[in-house]
Amino acid sequence: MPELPEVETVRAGLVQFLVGQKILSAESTWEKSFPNDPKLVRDKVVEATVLSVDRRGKAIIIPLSSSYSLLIHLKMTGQLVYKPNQGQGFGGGHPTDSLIHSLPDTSTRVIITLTNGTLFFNDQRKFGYVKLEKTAGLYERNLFLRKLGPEPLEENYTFEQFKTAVQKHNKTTIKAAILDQTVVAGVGNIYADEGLFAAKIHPATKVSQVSTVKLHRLFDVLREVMQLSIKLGGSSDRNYVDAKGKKGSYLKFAKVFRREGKECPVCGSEITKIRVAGRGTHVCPKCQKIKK
DNA sequence: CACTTGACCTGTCCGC
DNA sequence: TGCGGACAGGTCAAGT
Repeated sequence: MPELPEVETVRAGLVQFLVGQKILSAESTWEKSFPNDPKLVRDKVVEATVLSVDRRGKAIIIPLSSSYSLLIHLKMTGQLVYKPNQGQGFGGGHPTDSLIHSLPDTSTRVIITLTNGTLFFNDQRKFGYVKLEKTAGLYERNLFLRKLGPEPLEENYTFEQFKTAVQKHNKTTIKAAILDQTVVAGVGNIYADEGLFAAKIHPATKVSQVSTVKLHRLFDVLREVMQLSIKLGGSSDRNYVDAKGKKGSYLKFAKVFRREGKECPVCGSEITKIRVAGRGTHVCPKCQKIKK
């Protein structure tokens, strides 16, 4: 479930550990997790230096000195965890509840060793990937990256942009529209449900039935909710961890997500779980009225 | 073209 | 205790 705030938290952690380090080796135990020509890996990954750690939507991009980049998608269960070598500890010490003490484990798919430590790509369900791509023109060329909509937290992102993009999907539900990565990059199931609750919009409402006022409210709260989550280190539903192998705490603040059967914090009604856009969807039936 | 559904995978949970 | 099946949810391919 890594969504934008989780991926951003991972990125922010990795950037301080990896930049400037040289890669010594890159190996995988599951081919689809690392679908790259071994010769190209030898030529463009081994001996290359990490230049930066970037993010676009839910993807992480690591440009290397070889003019190639690692393009990483965590999908649902991916983790990127950095384990320093003996004597190269994290500033501030190792978190005692960190996953690094048991790495590698059964879900480890890719192992990248660097001069001062090791980067583990873990992925229980094997949906994610670490792909080697040419850096030049990557964002315009890559089939996934090129289709992504705007970054929701960028300063120049406007309501007009959001409105125009959402309303192109007039026939579908508002939840399906905001989950569409071409509309806005980075929203997933957690923040879709939380945002729609905060904006008091039922997720199954057709886009054409959402008023401009409510849409504006949704635009604002989606950004607030993701901003807050980044501050709290992301959500930890199941197996999300940051670059140090630590869980995030945002879910403690979630008002509807995974709270079915519990009380709505606003009106006290029972939160229900339904299916919208093929996903488990959490709603307060009183705060979020259906309008068809 | 817009939209929906199934596939990709594995681990967990629930009912019998 | 074991077992089948539903479910988790990001993205792509195939179907309507």
